[in-house]
This record gives sequence, C-alpha cells and structure tokens, in this order.
Amino acid sequence: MMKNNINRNKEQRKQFVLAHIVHEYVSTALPVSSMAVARKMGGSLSSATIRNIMAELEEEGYIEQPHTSAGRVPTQRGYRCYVDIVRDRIHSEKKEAERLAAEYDRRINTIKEVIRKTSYLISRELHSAGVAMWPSIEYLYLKHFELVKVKAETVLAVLVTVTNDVKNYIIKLDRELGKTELEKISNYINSNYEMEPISAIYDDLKHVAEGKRENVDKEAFRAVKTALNVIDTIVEENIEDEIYWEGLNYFMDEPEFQDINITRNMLKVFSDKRGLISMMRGELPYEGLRVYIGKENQSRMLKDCSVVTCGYSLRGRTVGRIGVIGPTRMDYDHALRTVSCLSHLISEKLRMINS
Amino acid sequence: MMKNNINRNKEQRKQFVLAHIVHEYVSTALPVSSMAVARKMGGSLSSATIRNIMAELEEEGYIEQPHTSAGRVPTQRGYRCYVDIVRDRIHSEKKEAERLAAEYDRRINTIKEVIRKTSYLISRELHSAGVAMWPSIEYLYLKHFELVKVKAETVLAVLVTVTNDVKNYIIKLDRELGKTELEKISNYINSNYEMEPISAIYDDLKHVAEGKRENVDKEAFRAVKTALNVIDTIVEENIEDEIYWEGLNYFMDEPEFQDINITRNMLKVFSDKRGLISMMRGELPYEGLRVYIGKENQSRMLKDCSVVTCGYSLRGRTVGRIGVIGPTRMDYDHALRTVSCLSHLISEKLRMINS
DNA sequence: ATTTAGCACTCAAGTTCAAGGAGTGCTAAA
DNA sequence: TTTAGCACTCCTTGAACTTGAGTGCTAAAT
Repeated sequence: MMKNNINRNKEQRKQFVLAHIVHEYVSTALPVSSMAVARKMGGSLSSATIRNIMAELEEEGYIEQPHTSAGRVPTQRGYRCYVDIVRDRIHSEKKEAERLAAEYDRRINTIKEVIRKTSYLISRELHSAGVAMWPSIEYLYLKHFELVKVKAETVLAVLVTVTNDVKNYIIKLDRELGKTELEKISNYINSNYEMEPISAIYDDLKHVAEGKRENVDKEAFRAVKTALNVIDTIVEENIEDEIYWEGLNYFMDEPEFQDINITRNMLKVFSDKRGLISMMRGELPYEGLRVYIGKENQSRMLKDCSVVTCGYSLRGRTVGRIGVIGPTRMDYDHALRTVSCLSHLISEKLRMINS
Repeated sequence: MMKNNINRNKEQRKQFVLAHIVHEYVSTALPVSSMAVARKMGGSLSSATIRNIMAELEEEGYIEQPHTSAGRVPTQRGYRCYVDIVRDRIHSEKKEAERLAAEYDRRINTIKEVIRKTSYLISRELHSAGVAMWPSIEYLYLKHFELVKVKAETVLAVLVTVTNDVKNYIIKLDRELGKTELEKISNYINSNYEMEPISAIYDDLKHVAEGKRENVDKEAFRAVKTALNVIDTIVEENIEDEIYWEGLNYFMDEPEFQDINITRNMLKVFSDKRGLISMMRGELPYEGLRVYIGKENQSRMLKDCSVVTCGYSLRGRTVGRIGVIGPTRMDYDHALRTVSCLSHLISEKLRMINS
C-alpha cells in the first residue's frame, strides 16, 4: 500500500519533469538541461536528481538527446503523453473566450466570412497556419433551388442553403431545355426537398432515377435525371472552395523551418488543396478535438508538423472542422484551447445566422 | 562612317556577351566565368577577349563580381537591359501556343475555371508562382440582377454578369422590404441597366441618388438608394476573391530561397492578398506585358523577386491581369512568352464563353 | 533508500591555418 | 585588336585544436 503510493508519486514527478521539458523546449527550441528543469521546479530537487529522472524518461522513450553532451528534447511520444494529459484539463479561460467571441463582428453574416475570420484568428493567436473547412455542402439543408436559362444548352443553377450559403454553377446540358421544363425541375426539387440535406436529396433522386420508386411519370423521371446531374456537378465543382487557410508567413519565424526541406514539405502540403481537404474530411465524423503529432499524420509531408483540429456543428450535426497546422514543437496547451474555443464560437455563430 | 559601324558591332557583341551571361546564370545560379562564355559563343573569341568585354560591362553596371576571383553575375540593370532586348523579339512559338491552347478544355466555361487553370499553367510552365486576377467586377456587364427575400431584413442579392460569373451576397437592410418592393428594385435595375458595366451602373445610380436626375418618383428614389447600397456591398465583399495563385512550392527549388529571409518575404507577399490585389490593380490600365525586376517593384518584400504580368481583355477592354512571380534570376524569355501567350488565350476563351 | 556534490568524459560549435583551385587583371607578344 | 601567359586574389575545404555546456557515474550525505 505504502509502496504503491510512493510509486504513484514517482510517476507523477516524472510527468511533471516531462511537462517542464516540453514547456521549456516549446518556448526556446533548445535542448533542455537538467539544470534548467531544476531551476524551473523551484530548486526543490538538484540537477543530479533531475538527471536520474531524465535518464528514466529517456529509457522509456519520452525524451531524447540530440547528442551525448546535450540537453533533452521531447520525442513524439513525449509530446503525445503531454497532450494526453493536458487534453483533459483544458478549461477555456473565460477572459480568452470572451476576447475571441468579441472578434466575431455582428456584421459577419455568411459562412464565408465566419470561415475566413476564424482561420485568421487561429493563425494570429497561434502564430501558425489556421485552416478552416466549409460545411461540406452535402450536409447543408436546401432552402431554394433555381435553374436559369442562359443560352441554348447552358443553364445556371443556383442552390441556396439554409445557412445563406449560395452555390452556383453553369452547366452545359446535353440537350436544350425550355424555360417551362426548367421551371418544372426547379419546382420538383423545391416542393419535394425543401429543408432536406443535399446529400439526402442526392440519394433520393438517385433512388428515383434508378427506377426504384413507383408512381413517377415520365416527365418527372427525365427531370430527376437532369437534376441529379446538376447537383452532382455543383457538389463536385465546389470541392476546391471547401477549404481556406491563412498565416503561412508565420512558419518562417520558427527555427525548424530554417531547414529547407521541412519548409518545402510544408509548402507542398498547402499547395495541394485536394489533399488538405481530404485530410480534413477524413476527420469529419469525429466531433471533438483531434491531435496528430509528427509522423502520426497520414501525409509524410507533415512528419515534422502537428495538426490540431476540432469540429463545429450545425443543427446538432458536425458539418465542418477548423484547425491549426504548425511545427511539432507547438504550444499544444494553447492550441487545444484556442481551436476548441473557436469551434464552439463558430457553431454558435452559425446558429445565429441560421435562426 | 566606318568607325561608326565598328562601334555598332562592338556594342552588339557586348549585348551578346551579356545575353550569354544572363542565360548561363539563369540556368546554373553560379557566377559565370569568361571561359564559360567563350565556350558558349563557339570559340570564336578567347576567354581573354571576353574578359575585356566583361570588364567593360562591369564598369557600365550590367554585371558584377561577388568577389575578386569569381565569375560575373548579372545586376538588376543587366537583367533590365536583357529584358528590353528580348521583349521586342518574343514571337510566340506556334507549337508552344498550340500546346497551351489545348490545355483549355472545352468543359471550362466559367471565368473561375479559366483563372484557376491559367495560374496553374503559369506555375507549371515556369516553375514559379502563377498569379491571376479576376476581371474586376466593375468592368463586367450586367446580365441579370435579383433580390431574394430571406427573412425580415435579410436579402440575398444575386448578380449575374455576361461572363456567367455569379456574385451573390447576403445583405442586412436597415428596414424591412416587402417582396413586391424587392421585385421593383430588381426590375428597375434589370430594365435600366442590362448589358451595362457594373461601374457605369454604380455611377449612374449614384447620380440619381444624389438627386441630379429629374423625373424620378419617390418610390424609385428609395429603390435606387437600396440598390446602390447592395451593389456597393457586393463589389466590396468580392475584392478578396479577386486574385488567385498557385505554385508556391516551386520557390523552394530555387537556390536563392535557401536564404530564409528571402523566403519569409515571399511568403509575406502571398499572405497579404489585399496587397497583391492592389499591385495587380495598379497595372490594370496597361494592357501589354509589364516586367518589374527586383527593386523596381513597389513592395520592398519583392526586392529579390521579379514580376511579369500581362493584361487580358473582354470586349476590347483590359479587365484583368495574369502573371508570374519568381526569383530575379528568372528565365525572362520563357516567362514573357508564356504570360503573353496565356493572356491572349484567356481573352479568346472569355470571348467564347461570352458569345 | 534517496538525494546530491564532485568530477571525468563527450561532443557540437567555433576558430585558426594551410592547401587547393577557379577565375581574374595585366603585360607583352602575335 | 586579339590572345597566350602568368601572377595574384580570395573563396572553399578540411584538418587540428579549443571551448563549454551538459551528461553519467561514483561516492558521500541525508
């Protein structure tokens, strides 16, 4: 019993030392010496004792030495451990939350503006790249659908969602359609699917198009096929707009990006919009905070970076994510707090826009 | 007379040597020695003679030595001279032009796609950042204007241009307007200003709003004020979307960007969308090729970069610009050819979309 | 049983020095 | 006017050495 207690104390002390090393390293980017930790811990233990603890931590793979006579640096595992501890304790500081909330001006009343503002805020607060994903159009609810004839076989489709998001696309049809015919299609969609999520509309239309539904007259059947084509195109063509980021310039201030290869990789990641989008999309099902450290990332390009993301929701459903991409040596505490706080603010803001 | 001829020959030879130095340096990024130039010129002159010529070129400020025992590097003035010579001679190579033309797929039928494709092509062809500016909305012609009531004081304005470009924006009005009232405004705009450039519409509306026009009834007067507000907002809110760029990742392949400060400056330039936009906008009045070398750029951030831009037109009017931003050590010949060629292709493509 | 002082040891980073070499400028001959 | 020849410059490279921060181990102290 007694022994157990002592062991727990020892474990706690070890975590404490690790936390100090992470802290120190995050702010200085220099290997942390036993002396530095001892000082930081208030002199209750000598550097020699710290050295013993550090030796253990190293053996367990939480920290490492760049070379024999250097201080210690957290390993990926070390960061992971630190994050797992910190994660449960993040309590959004009231002052900070209020300060951030105040940034969302009353004049901001489209998703676009919310998304931009948010990635700006993330990058400004964390001095890293702020990334924000739009609500995936499939998850948004239809408010209004309209087809406007532009010329012979060219049609402008306008799709307004309940979030006041307007997607439009010019479509070339394979045959000419009259004005009345177009109206029929619009009416069909509007009357049958108002307030339905786009993905559900798509699925249902597909169902009809495949002839699995009865009581559908021939005209409607043709209309459905065209509508299906239109929605498919709109969704596809808006994918590239689905992500927004800001703050690339901050990267150069971090010493790890002196290494040209790391910087190159980082730029490659941001040049590949599709890749970024699929990365964010892959996380969509999870609503809470997600942290990927270094090689935990799918993309090898991100092996020297960490990604912290959090979902935001609309009508109780997670529809998008925001996050930060920065060096592995990141202030995770601050990052987790900020990203989490901002995602709640977005959800709230969307609710307001939407009400 | 004879003397004059000889002098002209000498001048020509000097330019020739300069051109060779520029060529060589652009491809290797290493100072160019007299031997290298002699070899490149086919051995008609010895390295010693080249050295004499190089000494003259240096005295005149076209080239310089990083240090006493090194080869020569073109100065900004040298590049400028080279560009001025090359510029008159760019004859778009037929094969290249056809190859590029083929890239514009038939399915591309909105400005957005044209702009994206173009900046992608620029970056791919020149291995630098491709930048493309949208036609400034003020210069586009109105096809259709529509106000849709969303809720009490919120209105969705949709503005379709003849280029099938659709701009929309959610506007909060200071008072509630009925459906019929909104229709009146839309009708007013559509019937009075169809096929007019947005800027002209704006100016004219302003004229009316300031009471300088007679025979306008009270209702119309109020409608005009609202419409003015709406158009103003749309133009303002779309500014940030006015530019698009691609290919930042290529920068890291160039040796000059090993210097962290140069890279930092470059990233700062691209992080400041507004700045980039105003840079491109400033050049709008000129329709042809424009080249800024190093410190010739307004922005100090671009002191180690060169910018080559060219305007594209719609209905005989220059409405936008495309260009490339890369290191001062740029293949100007290729850049001028490509940017010029692509801008012609855009104009043509826009004409097709527009017809 | 822990903690700590003391000390020898290690290794990156910086400094100095010399050798090597690419490229020039100048001179005198072609 | 061009060119061969040669001395000169100064960057680059690498070896040898110095410095200093930080460690690991041992033996003493708590």
